[in-house]
Amino acid sequence: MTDYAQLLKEHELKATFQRTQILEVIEKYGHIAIERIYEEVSKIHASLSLATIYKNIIMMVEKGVLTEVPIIGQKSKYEIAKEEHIHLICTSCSAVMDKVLDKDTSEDTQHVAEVSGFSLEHRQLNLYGLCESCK
Amino acid sequence: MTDYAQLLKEHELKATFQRTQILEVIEKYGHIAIERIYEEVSKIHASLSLATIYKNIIMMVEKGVLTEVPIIGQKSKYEIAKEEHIHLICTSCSAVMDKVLDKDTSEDTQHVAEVSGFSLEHRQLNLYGLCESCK
DNA sequence: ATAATTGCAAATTTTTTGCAGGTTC
DNA sequence: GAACCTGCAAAAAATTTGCAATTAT
Repeated sequence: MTDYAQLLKEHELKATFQRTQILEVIEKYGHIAIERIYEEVSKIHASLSLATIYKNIIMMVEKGVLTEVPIIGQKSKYEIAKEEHIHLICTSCSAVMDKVLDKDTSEDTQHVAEVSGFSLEHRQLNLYGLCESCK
Repeated sequence: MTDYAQLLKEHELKATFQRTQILEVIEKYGHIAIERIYEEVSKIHASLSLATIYKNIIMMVEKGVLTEVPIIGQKSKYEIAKEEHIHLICTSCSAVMDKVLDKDTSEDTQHVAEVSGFSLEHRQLNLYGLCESCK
């Protein structure tokens, strides 16, 4: 159980109840879309405004607390920012799973970028298919 | 210059003027967002409706003529469906460049998916950074 | 001739904004 | 107490829908 108040302060954000609850919900589900965060946090804090969710997601992405995960055919999901990893996305049940990116692949992509005269900042690898339980 | 009327028919879609123009514009720009397609095609066909763009993009993605390219912090762009490749995305000027995915990386990702009991359908690798002219 | 497609207008859905009151540090 | 954050209501932006007229095969 991470100390989200602490995490927020480290990123120059005030630790409000809404923010810590948003983070708890994102951690609980791993990857989650805006509307769904709203539904979940509302269960705990009924007067929550959707505008607050939007403002906070934008702010927390800017400050590096969250990462956006854009997905083909869906609205973006958000996750707590963490070490580099890839996503396995089930095209049937929409589940998103994290996997570590192996060193070779990582070096390969770095190489591709360099050869193209590109200074690499961030990698995003999504693998789409059927998860174990859906196939 | 591809024969888009032909391409559409091969995918069970009628070859309307609007559709072929949308495809020409997408090919011209490589990767382009909905609003921008609308602006560009409108120059040629002023009575074009934005609803027509939406309906057609959805239909052409479903039929496999187009591919959606979801991007962090932007609206999705669309490209003509083609052999597998990756995207180099400039975080400064938003340019998107295609690169072939090398065989090793491709095998690596296949392996990661298998190990996780995942049956892989589609890969999507985006590399974000500064392009040659922006850095 | 038939079935599909277009453009329009209206409806929905999603996201952003401004501001008064409340909260955090 | 100063700066920041929230919730609300309204505005703006993005996407979808229904339908009559038109077009492709």
